[in-house]
Amino acid sequence: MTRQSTAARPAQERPRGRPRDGAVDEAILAATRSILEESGSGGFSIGEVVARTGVSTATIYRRWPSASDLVMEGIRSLVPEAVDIDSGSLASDLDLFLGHMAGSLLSMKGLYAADLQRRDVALEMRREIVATFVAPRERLLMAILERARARGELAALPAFETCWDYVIGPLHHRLLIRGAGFSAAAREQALQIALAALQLLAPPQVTDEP
Amino acid sequence: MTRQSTAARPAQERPRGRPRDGAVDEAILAATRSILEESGSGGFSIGEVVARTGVSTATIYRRWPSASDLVMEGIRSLVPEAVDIDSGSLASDLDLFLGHMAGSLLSMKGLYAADLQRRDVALEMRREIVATFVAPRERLLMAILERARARGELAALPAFETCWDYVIGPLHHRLLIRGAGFSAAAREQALQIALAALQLLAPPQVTDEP
DNA sequence: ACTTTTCGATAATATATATTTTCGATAATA
DNA sequence: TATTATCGAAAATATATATTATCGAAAAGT
Repeated sequence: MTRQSTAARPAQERPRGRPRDGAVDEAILAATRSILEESGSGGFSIGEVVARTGVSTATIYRRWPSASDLVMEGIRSLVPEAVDIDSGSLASDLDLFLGHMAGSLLSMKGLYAADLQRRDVALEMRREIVATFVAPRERLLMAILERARARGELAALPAFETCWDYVIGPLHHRLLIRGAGFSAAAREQALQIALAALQLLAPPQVTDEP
Repeated sequence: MTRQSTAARPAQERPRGRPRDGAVDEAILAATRSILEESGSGGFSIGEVVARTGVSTATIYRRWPSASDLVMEGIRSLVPEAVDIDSGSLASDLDLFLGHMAGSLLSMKGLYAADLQRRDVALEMRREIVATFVAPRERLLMAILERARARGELAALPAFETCWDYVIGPLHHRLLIRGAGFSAAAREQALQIALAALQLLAPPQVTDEP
């Protein structure tokens, strides 16, 4: 169970006692989100949520069975929705993709940078990030590349993982490791280089042997 | 103080009692290194060192004043020596640089991937990694680029931070985030793309505004 | 009014870890 | 042999955190 519910009965029947304050749920979740955004799950603790909200520990445990359940729901509510990109050309698709990824990475900075690669972070947590963030965006980029291939903008469909390295790698490094912003000029530069890399990657010369 | 020494007197004068077993120092440091390589400082604990070496906590604290001092020395002894690269052409310099960086990143996997970007990791620790690993290699790449510029292989000297994003970003992503290896084919591909990126980056169109 | 459930405050319990200390055994010197 | 410093084992202490439980006040329904 991830979230504790007051009532399993129909919504119209109001439960007996004092009703829960919905604002409290939101405050707890908002604090969780901002902690995760800033420092990832390493910065999270129930005490930190208490300090940021003024809520008591009992109030938190009445709603979530454990700290990690709260973190998990925080991740789900922090990860931005995936978008659908199909603008007609590889260059503009890729530009939109870079813009979307930059915004997403920045909005979940601590989470992505700190948690995704650590063994000591609960496997379940990394799975959640991969399932809700990474995987959908991989599918998005793959679809963009396939359409470009169909249009003849790419000679062949390059090995996907490698594309991801060259499209997301520099962005990840710029935004999350160096902590630089993503100006219009930087975005244009990233686009040109990504396009050049994709041309060099098609047809695929390399298959992965890890 | 980072390391506790038995004697401040000349080496020929042997101290009174039972001498320290040098192998014990090495075993502690080796365990520390392998923990840092695997999981970064997040995976480190005195208890883990005890478990891996059979040494007692007292023995560790007799040599290092605190756990973090031991970690710090572990970092210093884990980071590989910087090399000097000057082979006469941008392409072969860059190829050697990529090879060197790939080896270095892999040999300090957990450390670089997990620790460098986390706020909750002691600032001192990140400073140590930057000072001993990142900064010397940045200087190395900058020197390579300057010589290429002097030879006329680059039209201008591009903004350095941006070069670093496009040269190291994909490598970092491939090796540390995806966990893939660095085959000869992947290295050749990385070289071609890095060269293309550098040409697109010169002259610098973008200055950094973080 | 009476009951039920939430609320914040606070204490109690448990676990993980760092750090310190004590102990008896060991390996050196004097 | 007497002294000194090291060794591993183990216990003691301290801190941070998660989790549970208790309390009285508050907000609903009956």
